[in-house]
Amino acid sequence: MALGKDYEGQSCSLARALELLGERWTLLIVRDAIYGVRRYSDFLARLDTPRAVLSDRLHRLTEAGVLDRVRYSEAPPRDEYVLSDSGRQLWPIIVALSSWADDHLTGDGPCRIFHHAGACGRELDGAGACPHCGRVALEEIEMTPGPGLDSTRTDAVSLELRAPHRLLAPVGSAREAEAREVGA
Amino acid sequence: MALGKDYEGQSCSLARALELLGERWTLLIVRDAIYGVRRYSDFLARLDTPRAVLSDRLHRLTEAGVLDRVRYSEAPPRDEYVLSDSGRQLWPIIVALSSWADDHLTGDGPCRIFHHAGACGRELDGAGACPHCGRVALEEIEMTPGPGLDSTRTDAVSLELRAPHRLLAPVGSAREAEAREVGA
DNA sequence: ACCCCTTGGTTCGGTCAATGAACTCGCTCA
DNA sequence: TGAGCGAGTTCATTGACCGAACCAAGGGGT
Repeated sequence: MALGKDYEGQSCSLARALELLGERWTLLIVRDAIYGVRRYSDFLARLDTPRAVLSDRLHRLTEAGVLDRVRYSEAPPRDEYVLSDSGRQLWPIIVALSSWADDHLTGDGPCRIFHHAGACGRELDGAGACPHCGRVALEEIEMTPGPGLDSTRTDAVSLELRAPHRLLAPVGSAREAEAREVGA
Repeated sequence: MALGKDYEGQSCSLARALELLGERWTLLIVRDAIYGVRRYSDFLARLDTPRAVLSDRLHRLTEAGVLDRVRYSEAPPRDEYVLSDSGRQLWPIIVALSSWADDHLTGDGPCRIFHHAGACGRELDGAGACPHCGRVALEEIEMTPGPGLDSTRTDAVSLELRAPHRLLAPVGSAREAEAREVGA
């Protein structure tokens, strides 16, 4: 959308939420952060957003406490953006929106399927909860591609996310860095 | 926001949902529809949206099946927009967003409080469900003003919604029309 | 010492949606 | 005959987004 981004006069919690989350790209950034994307360049590869917009959204989300900016290298100084606790609590909203779209907008079915990993293994419901265990930590959720997922995207991060993957587990350059560290 | 409204290349249910619901004003329109607003002029009174944008959003929501356009007068020809079944299913999402904002963005507390009306009377949880009875029909939900509701808005519809009110029960001109009919 | 690469941005001209004020249309009521 | 209402449409202006180019701090190689 092209928006004057405020909803002045709408004294409503919903309006406050939308002033932050309703901006273009913002919820897709949060979605990717939940999938484990952490770095500017990785977000950039997965979302075709202008650099300036991505930069602005990451800053705004950080300011609002949805993402935490974490230094992962001192020289050169580099930060990554990891999901905070408040950001994790957006998970049910993101799932609910996706599953509403699956139910009510035409498409080829869900793009992603989520299971409670480990012993339970059940598929999660439309609110992102396990029908057997209830609320589940993001780290215990395994994501697999669904029938609606198209494969037009060829960037490394999207390819990586086409394999089964635990939520929040780092992908892209952040994962590579971690792998190097473990290998050393 | 000012958005190019598509998210091309984001083969994701979430992106599909946002192409419709992520446009400026759209979710606030759905919220008001849930509160019982039905007519162009009533939406206009409550949201400070340009008439052209309101018109566009109502049409898009109708096209997507979230609202149904219902003729309430043949001469002059007049329609009102009532929430469809698919629109009702956006209720949990709207509550979840609002309560996330209440928990994580600064504010004066919730603007609206929702109870399961009738015998139960319990306050609804952050997903819009009754902790005792589970899922509740919108008609059985009573909305009362909360501490965070400011009173700057003075249009008739907002004033009406400052009193306890059942969801979906018509407000504004639609309610007046109904009252006249019953009175006749 | 020099050059190039990577990461994470910023700058800038152009476009496209939102804004808000004015206007239209069909109809009713006095 | 004319004022008024509901539900829009039209149109000039503003401002967010777009995308391509540019910048900077630090490697790494030779």
